[in-house]
Amino acid sequence: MNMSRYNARVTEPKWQAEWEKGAVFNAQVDHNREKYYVLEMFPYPSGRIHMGHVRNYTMGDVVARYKSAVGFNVLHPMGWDAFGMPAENAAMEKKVHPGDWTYQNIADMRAQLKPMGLSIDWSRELATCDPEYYGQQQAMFIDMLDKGLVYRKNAVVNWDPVDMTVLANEQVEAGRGWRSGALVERKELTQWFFKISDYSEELLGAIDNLKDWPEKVRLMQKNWIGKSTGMQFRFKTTGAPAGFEELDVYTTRPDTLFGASFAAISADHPLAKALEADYENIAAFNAECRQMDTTEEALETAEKKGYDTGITVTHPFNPSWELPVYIANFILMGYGTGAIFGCPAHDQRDLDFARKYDLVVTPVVCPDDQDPDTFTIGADAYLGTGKLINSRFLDGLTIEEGKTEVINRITVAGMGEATTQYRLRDWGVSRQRYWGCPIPVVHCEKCGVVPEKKENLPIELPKDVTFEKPGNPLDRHDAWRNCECPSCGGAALRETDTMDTFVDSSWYYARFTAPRADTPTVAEDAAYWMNVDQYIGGIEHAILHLLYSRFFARAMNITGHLPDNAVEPFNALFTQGMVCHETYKDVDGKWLNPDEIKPVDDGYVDGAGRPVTVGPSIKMSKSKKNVVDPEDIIDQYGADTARWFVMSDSPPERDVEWTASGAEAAWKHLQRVWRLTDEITQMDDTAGSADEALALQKATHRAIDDVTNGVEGFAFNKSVAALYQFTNAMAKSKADKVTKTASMLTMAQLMQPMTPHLAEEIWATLGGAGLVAQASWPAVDPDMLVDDTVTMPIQINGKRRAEIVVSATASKEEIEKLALASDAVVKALDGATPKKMIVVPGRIINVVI
RNA sequence: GCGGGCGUGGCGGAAUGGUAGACGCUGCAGACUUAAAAUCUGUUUCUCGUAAGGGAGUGGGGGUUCGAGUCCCCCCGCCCGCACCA
Repeated sequence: MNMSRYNARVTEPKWQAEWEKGAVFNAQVDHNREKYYVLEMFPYPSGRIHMGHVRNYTMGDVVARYKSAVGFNVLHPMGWDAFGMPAENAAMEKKVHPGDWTYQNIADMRAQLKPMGLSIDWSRELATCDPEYYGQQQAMFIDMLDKGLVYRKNAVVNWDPVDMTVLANEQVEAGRGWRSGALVERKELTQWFFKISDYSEELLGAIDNLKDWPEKVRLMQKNWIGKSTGMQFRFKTTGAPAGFEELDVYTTRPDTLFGASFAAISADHPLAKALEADYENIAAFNAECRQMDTTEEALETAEKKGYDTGITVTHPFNPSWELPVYIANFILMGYGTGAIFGCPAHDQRDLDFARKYDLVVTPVVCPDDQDPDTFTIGADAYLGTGKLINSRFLDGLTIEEGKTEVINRITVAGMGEATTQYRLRDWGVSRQRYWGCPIPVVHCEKCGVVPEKKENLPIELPKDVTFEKPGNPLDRHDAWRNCECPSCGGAALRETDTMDTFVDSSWYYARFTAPRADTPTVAEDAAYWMNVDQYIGGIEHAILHLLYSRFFARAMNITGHLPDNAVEPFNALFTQGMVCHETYKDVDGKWLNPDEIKPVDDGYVDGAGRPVTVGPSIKMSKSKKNVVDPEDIIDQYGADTARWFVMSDSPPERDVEWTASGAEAAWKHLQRVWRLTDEITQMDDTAGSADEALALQKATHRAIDDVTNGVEGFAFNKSVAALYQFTNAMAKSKADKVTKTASMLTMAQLMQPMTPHLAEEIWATLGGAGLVAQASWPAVDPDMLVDDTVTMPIQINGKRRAEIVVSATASKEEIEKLALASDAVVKALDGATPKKMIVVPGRIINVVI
């Protein structure tokens, strides 16, 4: 027989050209069809795609192709998150303009992505560094300014005095700038902020409606917003400097007020700062607190430390009760009022602190199963429920009743009130950098801070900049900075801050609905395409990107750029796992790339034949060298193999381990499917039997059902398993040519979302009409899923002992009779009658003896 | 410390409370071949047994149930996130 071999290198580009020729994936508004918007988090154009991209985009592609096949009008776009620091770093290191570097990277990555055969509407491609894109972002900034969603205030930044630049937290290493090594200073700058905190309650409440988001992400967002309800009240102080006659504290446990034994303030509290001037020891202690490493590990081991200021405060319900005021290292200025009262019995940190400084520990909540007269606190604070004790007028109340009572009395006395706190703070968007979207405002001596006129947008970044000198090139570009005041026409200066790149990614999903429009969005397109029906990306964006996007969609609604129903832009979210690989080290402990090693009998050796140590499988990363380049895999096996592999085995939300043998197996499988197709074309028309035909048809419908369920349930690994099973059935089948051809055409349809090129080739070879990419999804015939007979296991006392074959339509009684007559049951019963019989038709028979 | 998740063969992983280990990898045996590769067939949880067949088994311990990987309680281990958040 003349066997043709499937050559992905030839076939894949052929079908990609066909799709492009037919503009198969270009999306157009069609009000007669229901839309479906699939979006994967767009990539940063680093210049190389990696396996994580392959997995992410293949998942999105499977969904897009499947939804299209079942009749939706699908939008599946791609773009580039193209602003950001790496381009400036490259500019400094390689003397290349950030724009040139970025656009070259985009070209390189697009060239690597296209061979994957993704069903992307490339006509909608955008990059956030295109003036066409960021100009619209500037227009929205101006609209947001107009609606009071943007404001300026002073904020502290990490300042590198050598590089003359602001550093992100991750660029500060052990208190020094990562590039210059200079000691980082805390510097106050006037910066731009979005009023996201006004939406704390709204963003929190709406999380409950995000039913198709992972529970984990919803929880992380809730915690980030960090709502707490409590009470804020004022202590009267004794011995404090002028201006500090009162101390404002916040508590979530007003009920424990009678268990208070001290008050504590943050080292950054104004009172602590005021004391610094007069007391050297306090200045030293505060300095120590501020230096404290805030990493988790350090905090865990950090000892609770305090400094007794000598100041006291008066208990609000007992004028003769004085509490000492400490400066404590575990109080943060950024939350609440930066001051607390400590109730050691019911807060672990306060307890640790009290034990260290020998402060009173009075329990005020007694668990219901304990005697109030003997209940004491040992090493652990009591955080549970119970009745209040040792609390005068609160005694006997529950915690909730106590809170209400204390808040009432404090409020009546005019000492404080119930308050709600959120952890979420306003979003600072100013960046003192070049490669970002310029903030479109002008500073005029006469008019102040004035928004640029919209007709002057986009405010483009000047091209002629250098990075040889430290600092922001925009600051020293006089020709760009000097401008006309949009208000009075006089001489003015441009704002040189650019926007945080999270702003760029907070609305690109909306821009994709009308990427070339000369307004940020177009009402008709946004109304039709929004929301994103399925968003797919990494868990690392669980908080910031998704929260900012949710806020921005609301801001766009307020400024008229998105309809009311698009304030929650992502209907469903899926967070995929990472691609991992084993790690390898040579005898010197140097990391080795997988292609630098070769297998031997008991492990691997390196190029010089020296043994290689195999380490655990962890996320592919350049630093560990455990990377497999998608381009190499596509060159060697083709895109379908890479796509098939990343969809197989592991559930999408979990990490997948890339193995050479797994990739090889994926390739072999696709070759096998092709071989089976080829065999069908060469079959004799008269071969095969009717029985075999029916069995294959049943296997086909079983496969349709299983693959569909897998894709619908985001369990692509199960779809892959079902296709393996179907292939095995196909290989073994002795059905006639017509039946086999029909089944193989169905196979092509079912494989199409995952291996689109091979699917097209099979489809074309066997005479399918048009492109399989445009064929509708095969319908399952429920009758074909039912067998005439069914094998049922028989359990005796819950242990499987035998099985019988019964008619699928047999009644409970009939099955029971057959079971009782079976050898195993007769033998086990030995003439006795069973105590109980459980018969679940089609499932199980359990005989209890 | 707090919060979340996970624990099933040599490995990745399947399993509406109903035959644990689908499917894939690996290993082993065989067919084809002068040989190899490729392909095909069989086999592969452990254990006792020549076999027929039996026993054990889803991190550990208890419980609910006719029946538990799945539900409940306690414990152990691993992974992820975080903000000592009052």
